Amino acid sequence: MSYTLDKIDTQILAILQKDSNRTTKSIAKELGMTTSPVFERIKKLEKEGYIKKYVAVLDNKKVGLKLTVFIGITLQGHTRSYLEKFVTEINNFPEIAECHRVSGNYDYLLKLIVEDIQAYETFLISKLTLLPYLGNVQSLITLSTGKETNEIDLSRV
Amino acid sequence: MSYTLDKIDTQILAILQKDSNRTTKSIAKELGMTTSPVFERIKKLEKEGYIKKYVAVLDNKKVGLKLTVFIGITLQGHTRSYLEKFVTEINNFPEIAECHRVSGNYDYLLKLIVEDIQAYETFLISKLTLLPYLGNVQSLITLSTGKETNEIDLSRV
DNA sequence: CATGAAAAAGATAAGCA
DNA sequence: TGCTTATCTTTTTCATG
Repeated sequence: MSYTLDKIDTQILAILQKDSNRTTKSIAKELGMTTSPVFERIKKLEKEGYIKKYVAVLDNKKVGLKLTVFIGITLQGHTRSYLEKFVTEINNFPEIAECHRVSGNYDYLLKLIVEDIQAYETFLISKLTLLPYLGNVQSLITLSTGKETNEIDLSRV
Repeated sequence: MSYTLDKIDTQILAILQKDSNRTTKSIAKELGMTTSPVFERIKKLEKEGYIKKYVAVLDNKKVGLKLTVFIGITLQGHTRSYLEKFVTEINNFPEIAECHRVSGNYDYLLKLIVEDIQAYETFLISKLTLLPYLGNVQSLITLSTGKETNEIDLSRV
């Protein structure tokens, strides 16, 4: 099913996850090849799903979204239908960037990005706390962020 | 200092954060304009820092990184030099995707992406727990992920 | 913001190791 | 099969009105 990545493939992925505007020519030069094989490998990586998409990374704060909050949630029931319904509702909120089911102190960990504390409170009151079967809710307000990347470590794959 | 985004700018940002391979031509068509104003706006958005970069989004699991863990950490001291040293060390670990200083139950919340539980344990033993002034460490192992995006909600900016 | 031309990049094809 | 070289097409980029 899944085609195996060689060294060159991972090098290409490492380059593109840092900067997808790099031309095939410049990548080829860096890897000591010509453009065609690089081009074909990239197409293959896209087709096989190793590359999911290409996106512009925006500056949250510049566009007015200055607050990141992580929210740890426990539910009052754990039946399958509860969980599915909860996830569906959560995913529909545009403020929610991530929703993970976790083991440990919480059932779910959410990452939310909003304008400010006011907007967060509005979200809590008018959206989150209206969900049924909601148990405990703990907020971790981000004070500052030292690192925040989508790049994944390809050095060992 | 900061130039104000109009409706068209935010539309362009919304399009590019979903798919940065869209041509200016196709964006122009969607917005009912010609290519040059769209082109100029994009350049401006890049120059002003609204667009930080363009990246390829990879499929973590396909490249062999199947486990995401959030780690809540408290430190044993809160002096400024402690915090700075801690953040510097953490940021150098390639397994760490995010490092946030938070208020609430923890001092720091980390997001880590690794191969599997073994790799996570190795990280804990050979890297994280070697840091001095480390207090309590709580792991939230991701069981499944309902939503995980970098797209931010531009509907209200 | 429109037009249009030059430069660059993307994409494809024929042939070689 | 995977690379090279060469060619063609599309997009980007920019000057001018």
